[in-house]
Amino acid sequence: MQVLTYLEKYYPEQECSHERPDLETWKWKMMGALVGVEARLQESLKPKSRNYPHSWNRNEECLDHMSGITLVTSVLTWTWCSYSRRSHEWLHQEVAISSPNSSNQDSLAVSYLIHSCGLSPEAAISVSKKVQFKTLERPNSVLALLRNHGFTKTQVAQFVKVNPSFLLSDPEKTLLPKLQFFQSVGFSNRELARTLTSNPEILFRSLEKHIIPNYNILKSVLRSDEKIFAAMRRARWAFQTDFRTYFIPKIAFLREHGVPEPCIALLLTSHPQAMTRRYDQFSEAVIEVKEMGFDPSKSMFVLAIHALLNRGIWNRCYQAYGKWGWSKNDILLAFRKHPQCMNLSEKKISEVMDFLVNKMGWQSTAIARSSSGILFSLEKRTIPRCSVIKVLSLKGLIKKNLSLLTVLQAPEKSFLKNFVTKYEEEVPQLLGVYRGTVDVLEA
DNA sequence: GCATCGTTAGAGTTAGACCA
DNA sequence: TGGTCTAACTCTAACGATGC
Repeated sequence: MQVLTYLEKYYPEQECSHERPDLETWKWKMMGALVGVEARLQESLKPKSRNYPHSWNRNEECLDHMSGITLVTSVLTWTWCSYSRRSHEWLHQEVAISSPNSSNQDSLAVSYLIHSCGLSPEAAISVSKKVQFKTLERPNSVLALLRNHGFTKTQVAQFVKVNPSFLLSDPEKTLLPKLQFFQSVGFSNRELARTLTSNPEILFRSLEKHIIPNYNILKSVLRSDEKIFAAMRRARWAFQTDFRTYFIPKIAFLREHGVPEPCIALLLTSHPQAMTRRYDQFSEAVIEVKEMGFDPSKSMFVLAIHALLNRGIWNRCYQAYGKWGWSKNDILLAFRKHPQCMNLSEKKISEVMDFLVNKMGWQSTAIARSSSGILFSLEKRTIPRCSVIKVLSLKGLIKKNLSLLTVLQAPEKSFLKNFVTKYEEEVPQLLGVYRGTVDVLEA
């Protein structure tokens, strides 16, 4: 069925002309039509006879209305995506009827999420399953509030995508006081929008019980506003807890064990989830890290606490390195060199070790001494750089016992200067090897 | 229905100090 | 000057439970 045929037959009051309409007018006419279509469908779905409850399957009018919903929904989405670059001729095209299951509610939500919130059609369909609008009054008020507080179109879309139920909040009672608090402590509109877009769930917390006390504790430890902004942006989960219960006793415990304020601040801003663990787990980890030989005055100490608290991952990493011949001492050495090496997936460890040991010929246990090298991206960093080193080594241009970190740790510019540009006369294809366009054996 | 609470997992990059 | 190592920093992703 064609869209125009359907609308003219059942909804002539929408005045669907063949002229190109104004986008906004057309959008609302289509949405209005959609509301009417569902009512007609419901009516036509009623069984004509108690003896034949499925008789609607043979009801042509019913099928027309089901087609109508699909068609009008398609029109709405299509209008948004293509209106500006195509003519009105599409109205006469055949549109496939995919399924009779589309509902008026879903279509309205998808349309609203696309048009008013700026979501992509794919994101809107996904998000529409999590939120239902009875009216658009409240979502409109919420969006207006965000825009009045400096949220850009992209930030609004991001905000809604992560927390669609936010659109149903009471803007005056629930949201405005929180926004006003952040402004009162010095957040600019730009900083506020950026921070809340990264961590929208802050706005779901109680102003009196959570936001104000937590802010005050953060302020007392971090001191600078920039660090507070950064902490709030990155620690979306941790800031959903009550700092008075979770943070204060642990901060005191760290101070008792000689951890300086900058390191406590680092733990708060980098790995605040560590502070949300049970007090007994946390204190045990602190003592264990100390017994391993970490210096409490160094930042490595708090990174080790973070790694050790994820005991499940730590154990998996232990097993994974063990498969590559690492002894307990090797593993502890690697952990002391870079605690984050015990916070990786088995897949990551396996892939990196396989490449370095089997393809590059590094000794497995030697890698333990340069454990931070394991953390780099295999595709983006390790393979390109090691390929260059392999070529230079095969040609005898560099010594064969280079440290893994010499190869991987150097900044991009330094590596290119020392290992690519320096040898471009002897090996012109070296840049191609680095970029992956030339095979190691062809260079 | 809406507001709030509670909970982890994973991946990556770079600057700069120090030393031979 | 190059190699080695330490330290610091950045980023992404959801959902079930509970209370009012």
